[in-house]
Amino acid sequence: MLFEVTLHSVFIRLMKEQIAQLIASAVDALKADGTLPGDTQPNIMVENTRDKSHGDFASNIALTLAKPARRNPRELAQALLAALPQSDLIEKTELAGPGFINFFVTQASTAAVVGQILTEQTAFGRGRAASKARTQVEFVSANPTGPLHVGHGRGAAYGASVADLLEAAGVPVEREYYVNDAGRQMNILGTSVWLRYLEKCGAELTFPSNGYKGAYIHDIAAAVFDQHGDQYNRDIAQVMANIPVDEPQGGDKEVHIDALIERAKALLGDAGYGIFFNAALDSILADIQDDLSGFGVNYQEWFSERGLTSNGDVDSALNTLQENGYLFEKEGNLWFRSTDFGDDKDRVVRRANGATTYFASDIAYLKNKFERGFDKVLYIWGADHHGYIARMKAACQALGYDPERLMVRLVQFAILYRGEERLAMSTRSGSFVTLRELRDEVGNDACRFFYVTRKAEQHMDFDLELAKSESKDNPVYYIQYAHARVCSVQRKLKESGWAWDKESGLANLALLNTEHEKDLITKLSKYPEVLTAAAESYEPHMLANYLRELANDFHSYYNANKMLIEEAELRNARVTLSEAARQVLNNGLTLLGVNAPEQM
RNA sequence: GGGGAUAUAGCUCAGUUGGAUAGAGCACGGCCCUUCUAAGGCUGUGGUCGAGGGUUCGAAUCCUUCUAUCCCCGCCA
Repeated sequence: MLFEVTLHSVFIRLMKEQIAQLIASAVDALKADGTLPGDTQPNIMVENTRDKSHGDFASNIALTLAKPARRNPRELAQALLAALPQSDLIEKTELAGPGFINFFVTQASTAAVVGQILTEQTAFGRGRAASKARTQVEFVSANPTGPLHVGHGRGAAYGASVADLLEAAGVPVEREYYVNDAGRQMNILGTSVWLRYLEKCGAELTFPSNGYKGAYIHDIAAAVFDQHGDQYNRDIAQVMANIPVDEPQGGDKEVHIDALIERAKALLGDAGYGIFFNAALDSILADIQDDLSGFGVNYQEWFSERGLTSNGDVDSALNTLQENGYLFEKEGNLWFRSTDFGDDKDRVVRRANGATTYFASDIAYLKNKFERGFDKVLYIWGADHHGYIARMKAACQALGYDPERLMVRLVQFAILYRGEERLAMSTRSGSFVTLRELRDEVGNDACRFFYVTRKAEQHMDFDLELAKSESKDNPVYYIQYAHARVCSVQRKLKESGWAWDKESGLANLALLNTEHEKDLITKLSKYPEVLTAAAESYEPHMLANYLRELANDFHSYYNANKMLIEEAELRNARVTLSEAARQVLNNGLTLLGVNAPEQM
């Protein structure tokens, strides 16, 4: 059961699993001789020790079985130790503390991981997820009304790393971006472009307070003008005739902008209006796609919201809810009784005027995802969306799907600092820092790493100065430097006229006996479980922290032991170990979207 | 008012099946370059794990109450 075949290799079972097997044998033996009740169902836990003096692994099995066995824990541990089968993995065992069993593993059995790494290379540590459920990860999904800002950046880095981790753990993954290309905001956007276009044509007007004021709107308007000339120009008096006044003039800004949208549609016709709407959408979406792709964030699918309404998915989803008996009418509106599933209040899905709500699209989109065959759908949202979880879970159940199949991870916003200075981030004034600006200033590697170095639900401080610094203070450079150092050793090795003899190195791993060497080997052996745990819990920060520790162990080793030495066997063993470290650093960095440079 | 998140060293944060003496980086002391990149290493100081109660062999971790900070609570998108 624990053996799984991949293209590259048969998995070597983790040391932990093998030790658990030994304990299971001992428990069986004690059941057979009556020390333990025959119906004992042991939950065998083997954990990594925190303190090296406690050996490599420890089990609390005697503590958990003491009660059913009616035995003193230490006494029981002693009996288990006596019943433990012989194994050449184990150097020695100890009974410790209140009844822990500590396992000290032989150097040879741990060092075997070095050969495994060099054989499996990029496949090392992969494919161990317990569940291989086909999973869709939807993330970023920012409205295409403007460039991505630094808040989206964290969702992008987090989502991409989670997806890559899942894939590495052997879970089939698809990455998707939901393009909100329908709805009022998009109409405001299209109309904003048209108004700028009118200005370009020479009109003088007061731009609506609720319109999109960014510089990119002018650019899009200019592009339309270049392509179509002034054929969509309209007399400004005609445009503004009977439009309710804007907020600064004492009116309502929403009413004002809605009237302008209707006027644009009326004066331009569907085709003409579509020119502006699509110019805005295409331009901004292309910009977002370029931005993300430059950030190393790639999708299998860009899913259009407009498609949902045009192909009847929204109606179909509402019909399903109707058939299942969860819709009702009140005051002309159609409601979804989400309170049946624990939501705070019921939700409108279709307004009295016939327009379906945004939530109705979300329900249709969810149904669509399941109909495409995904076993699990993972949503990555900004923390401000946590209120949507209850209604989406409710919709999931009302549609007849197990709510466990819908998962949401919330990402807190990052606060940018430049040294001590906190950077203001006002969306209102349009002066927010864009993701592209951040990437340009800090670089993709530092951005990707910094964003995922903290737990997603943690508020985080992102210090630009630290991210840019090229010193050990900066964890990205610190880890990359460890990788580059190994490459440098290889270069020096060649210059010295020695060749790296891998076979000799593998044959002489037993020579790697210093504390630093043993620590580094042990750390390398943990990579598969770190990768798997990080993937299964959707927590890439676990990998980021691991890489920091691995780099630290390597730097310590490098500093304490010279590799390019006359003694060929030890030289080869050391170079072999550092190559294994390089491979794992490379694998891990790649999963986080960070480059592993050969030279700094 | 209701709901959620967060609270661990001076600062930023780990601590993921409840385990033994709570860790890392930064900052602040001390030390290590005739040595493969010192872009590095070693080492010291530093803690009432927000507060109180509970669960048990054992709690930073689970339950409960409270406090502080942030976020959400529209027929918006």
